[in-house]
Formats: sequence, C-alpha cells, structure tokens
Amino acid sequence: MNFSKRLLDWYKIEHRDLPWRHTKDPYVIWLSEIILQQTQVKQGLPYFEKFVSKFPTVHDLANASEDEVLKLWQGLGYYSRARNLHHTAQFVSKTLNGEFPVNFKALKTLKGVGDYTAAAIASFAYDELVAVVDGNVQRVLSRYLGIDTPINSTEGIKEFKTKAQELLDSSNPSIYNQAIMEFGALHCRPKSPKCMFCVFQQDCVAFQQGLQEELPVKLKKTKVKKRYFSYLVLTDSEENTIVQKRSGSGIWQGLYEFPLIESEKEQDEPISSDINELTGLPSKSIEGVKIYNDDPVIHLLSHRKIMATFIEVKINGLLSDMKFSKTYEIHKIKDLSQLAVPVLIQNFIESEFPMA
DNA sequence: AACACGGGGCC
DNA sequence: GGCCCAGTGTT
Repeated sequence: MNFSKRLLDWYKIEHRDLPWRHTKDPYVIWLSEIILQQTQVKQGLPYFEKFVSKFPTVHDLANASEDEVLKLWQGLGYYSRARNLHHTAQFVSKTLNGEFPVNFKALKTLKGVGDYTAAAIASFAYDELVAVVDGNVQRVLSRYLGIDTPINSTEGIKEFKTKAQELLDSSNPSIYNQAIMEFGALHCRPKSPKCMFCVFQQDCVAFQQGLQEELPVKLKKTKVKKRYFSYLVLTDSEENTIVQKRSGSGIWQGLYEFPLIESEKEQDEPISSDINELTGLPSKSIEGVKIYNDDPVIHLLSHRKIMATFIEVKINGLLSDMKFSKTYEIHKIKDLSQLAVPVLIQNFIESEFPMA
C-alpha cells in the first residue's frame, strides 16, 4: 500500500476535531495558521476562538486598532505575528476589497505569510497542489525516508520540500496535508514515537534501522544570553504609574512596560541619578526607592535568560504634574490590565496588584 | 546563511 | 530547573 493511502486511513480514524478544519474560508484558515505558527494546538486554540468570535471577518480585524489586536494576542508570544496579522488584514480589507489572494505565489506576498502558511492556505482553501512543510512533516519524512540531512540547514530545507511535494496526494491535497501534520503531531511524535502501533512499520527506514529517536537531525541552536532588566515602577499618591511602548525591532515590540534600565551585567539598586537619567525626574521628586523582589524574576526565552528586578519609586506630588525626558503614558495601576504587556510584566502586576 | 523572536509543556 | 518545540522577517 502506498504512503498516502496508509496515511489517510490513519487520519480518518485518529484525527482531532479542530474548528478550522470545518471551513474553506481563507480568512479563517489564515487566522488559524498564523496563530498556530510556533505554537501547539492546545495553546493556540483558545486564542483562535477569541479572535474568530471578536473578528468574524477580515474587515472586523482590519477595523480594530493594533493595540487591541496585541492585547488579544497577549501571552501567545512572537508578537510580530500579531502586528503582521493586523497589517495584512488591513491590506486585504482595503486594497484587495476583502478578497484573499487565491494561489500559493500570491499568498506569499502577504506579510507574515511564508512558504508554510501559503501552502496551508492554498491547499486547505483552494485545493492547490502544494505540499506543506513544517516541523511535523520534516520529522515524518526524515524518519520514513531515513533522511539525516539537518532539517534546519539550507540543504535540508530544500530536500524536505522536494520530498514532501513528491509524496503529496494530488487527488486530495487538502486532507493529505492536514493528515501528514496530524500524524507528526500525534503519532510520529518528537519523543517516544508510537512505532509499536505504526501503519508504516514495514516501510519506515528509521524504524527498520532503529533510528527513530535519532531522527530528524537538527543543527545546534544559538546559545542563551543573560540579560538584566530593572523596571522602575513609579507610584504617586493617586495610584498612577507610567509606562511606555517598546519601540525598535527587538523583543516585545509594541507592548507596554515600565521604564527600563537594561544591562548585560547584574545591576545594583538604581540611585536617584539613574532614575533621573532615565525619566528626567529630579531627585527632589523622589520620596523613596524600594525593591519589590530581592531575588530577580527569571524569565526564560528560547535565546534569552532575563533576570528582572522591579523597583518601587515613590513620587512626591502627582505624576501628571511632572516633566519627563521621554514620552511616557500615565495610567492608574488598576487600569494596566487594559494594555498589552509581556507575560513577565503581567505576572508582576498580578502578584503585586491583585485588584488590578 | 545566520540570527532574532515568546511562551508553554514535559520530565 | 533544564530541555524541547517551531515559521517568518531581518541582517
């Protein structure tokens, strides 16, 4: 029996009932695929439900503000996805009159839509004969075909793309593509694949050679850098504080945070001169400085280990009367939950200001 | 071609 | 606490 036949038989019995598998609407498929990038189904599902119910059409999403989209995205990570999502919604809504591009090549011109996502939309929505290649597909193919080319090398990326396209079932590209990814997610798992019950035992090169735990091969990741963050939580007598939006191209772009002293090495408690340098406030405006957490909060990312300290800075007078050296927004502490903030900040707010 | 980009799950 | 997972854009 051929690969596709076995795969589709497996899928028919074992597939999960997921909401985006009941539609051919390219908007809904696009939305689900952006949310699922780098994200497991269990984590992405509640976000998909929120977005679809709040923004049933691409026009609804386009008419929202970027802040609103980021707030809804909060906690999902890789926030450039949310910014690109919003940008593309506006482009499709306004420039394309709400009509998504209808083939792989045209879909790829959309911001945030690369090879994988374009293939997913094109095959799921339009039955185009283009194979999806994500981590699941690479894993299944590396084992089934016994390919040890590193999946994240330039050569490997090309090789797996070619093999995936050769194996694509041209009579049913939509179901086939979903099936091979589902098979990788549920059966041909990264750890302890279910080889004992596998429909491919006879043909799977990795299983025949006992190499299923060794494949796929992946080049080493970049090493984790330590960074030290000191957040200044200014407070006045009316429970106001100041925050700013992160700009630039780095981490958490577009999300809000407290004024930040960032360094490569461990920091001492900031003194009034540090506070003045960052905010422009004179030392006479500062009533007192106190560390909230003696042990830094450790926030782990794939490529960063952030050690964060939160510093309470009590202010004489009202923040609304102060002159700052940069543009900060003044908010009541209890209103901070309206803003999109990194999980690190969200956790701090929830632990220090549970009413907020 | 190499790197940057968040968060959650598992053991 | 350490390790694993994973598309797109930028440089």
